[in-house]
Amino acid sequence: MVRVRFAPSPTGKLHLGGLRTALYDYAYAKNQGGKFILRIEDTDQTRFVEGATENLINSLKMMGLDFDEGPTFQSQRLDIYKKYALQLIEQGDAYYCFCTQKELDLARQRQKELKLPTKYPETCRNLPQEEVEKNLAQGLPYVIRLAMPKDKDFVIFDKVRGKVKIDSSLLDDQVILKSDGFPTYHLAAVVDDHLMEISHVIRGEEWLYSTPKHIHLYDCLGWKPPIWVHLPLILNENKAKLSKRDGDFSVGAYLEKGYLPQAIINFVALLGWNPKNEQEIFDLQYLCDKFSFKAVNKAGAVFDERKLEWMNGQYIRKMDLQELADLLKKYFIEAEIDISDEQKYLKVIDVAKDYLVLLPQVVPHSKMFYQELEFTDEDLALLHAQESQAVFGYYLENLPNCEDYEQFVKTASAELGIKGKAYFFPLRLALFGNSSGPNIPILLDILGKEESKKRLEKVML
RNA sequence: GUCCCGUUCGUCUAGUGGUCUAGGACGCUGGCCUCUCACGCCGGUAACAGGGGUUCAACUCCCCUACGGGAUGCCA
Repeated sequence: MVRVRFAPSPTGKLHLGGLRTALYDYAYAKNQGGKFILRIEDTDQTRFVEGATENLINSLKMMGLDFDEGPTFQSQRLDIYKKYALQLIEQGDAYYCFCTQKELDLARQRQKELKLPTKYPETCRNLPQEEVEKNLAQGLPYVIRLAMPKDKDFVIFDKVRGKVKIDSSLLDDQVILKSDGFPTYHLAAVVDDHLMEISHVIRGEEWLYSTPKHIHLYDCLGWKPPIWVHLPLILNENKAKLSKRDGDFSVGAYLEKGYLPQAIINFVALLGWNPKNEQEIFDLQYLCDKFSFKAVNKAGAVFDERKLEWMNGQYIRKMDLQELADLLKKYFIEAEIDISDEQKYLKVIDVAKDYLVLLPQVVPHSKMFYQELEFTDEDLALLHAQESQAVFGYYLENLPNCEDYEQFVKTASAELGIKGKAYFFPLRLALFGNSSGPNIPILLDILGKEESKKRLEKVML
């Protein structure tokens, strides 16, 4: 049974990198008929951000990634981690460490100066039993460290990277239980992944190097390790790991900007994976059907928003008109534009949708259908030209009797003997406020005879 | 510094020893459609990091170098 978990820490909003991990988790689970589980790794009290958990869950929901189990909160399982930490001490696989922060900083600094690898000097690794008990009795603050084996080569079999060897002599005696009684990631993740029967640990590449510590923990506890899957990172334009300093890459921020969830999903899915064919536009279902780790890339992918923009436009144009119209309503309401004429509104959206990259752009692209137009001096010069006035005069006189806009526009041109730009530009300017834009018959159709007449009268001398 | 991972057009990528004069997409660009803009359609631009091997044959396998990234926390 495939069971995968998405395990974010509530230290901020769900960002694109996290979303991609969740997406692959989800896709793999669905592909294999397994379960997608949410676990909140809230073991760092100092970095906890109010509302982050809600944001995480909400963002997943917005993206359509429903989890089958969870959320499980690690902060509510402290006694479990402690139990295993103590068991490890009992077995001699972990030990109490009473080193102070200051001592550790100093040691690290010295190692740096000597250009040595920075790792814990193992001061407390072989503390006599009596001393440990004395310190404990005195109530000295302590952490519990994992005693890494010496001279052991760890081999990680990673689903996307293959075999990775890491020599244990380079590995640190990592803290597994902090002085505040909370576990660190290493202990909590291993314990939970085992207890929750996680079959595949799918996470960012930044974890690859600490995997031996996790493997060792599984060994010590006599558990079977899961299958490891380390995903490539999502990079900024400078090819560094996407971080908060580069801007707001949260899912919420992209939704706010006016990207469609489907477009975000599609785009993010393609950052590090592809269906091995030339199809680039696909939905979540297709991703689930096609997903496999074999098709996941090893190298990090630079996030290029221009392609996301293009994709968003594709989705906007593909969408059902009524659905799109409903979705866009809020932007008109925000702009205090009255769109109560449903029939007109639908026509407006049908025209505007070809111009959109981001949802909110609908307002600047269609407000001229609702608001009184304003003209510059240059506009007025064109509108007041003799030929323009002749066109407007003809329209004012004959439009009321017109039955077919398309035919009317052609006939008018022929009868007036005016064509091309000289004919269309002034008309479009008068009706739409811009010499470029939709076709005149469409404009007439959207505005209707009444409003068209009003607009033409306004520019008549 | 040390260790780990990576390296095909500017970007996302296809490619698993011969089918590669390296394919697709975004971007940029030329054209078509057209009164204009947008959409759409057709075309162009541009890449195997470098050097050694292995092989009849290397983008594909091996080694080295370079470059990039990650880790090196009582953060995840």
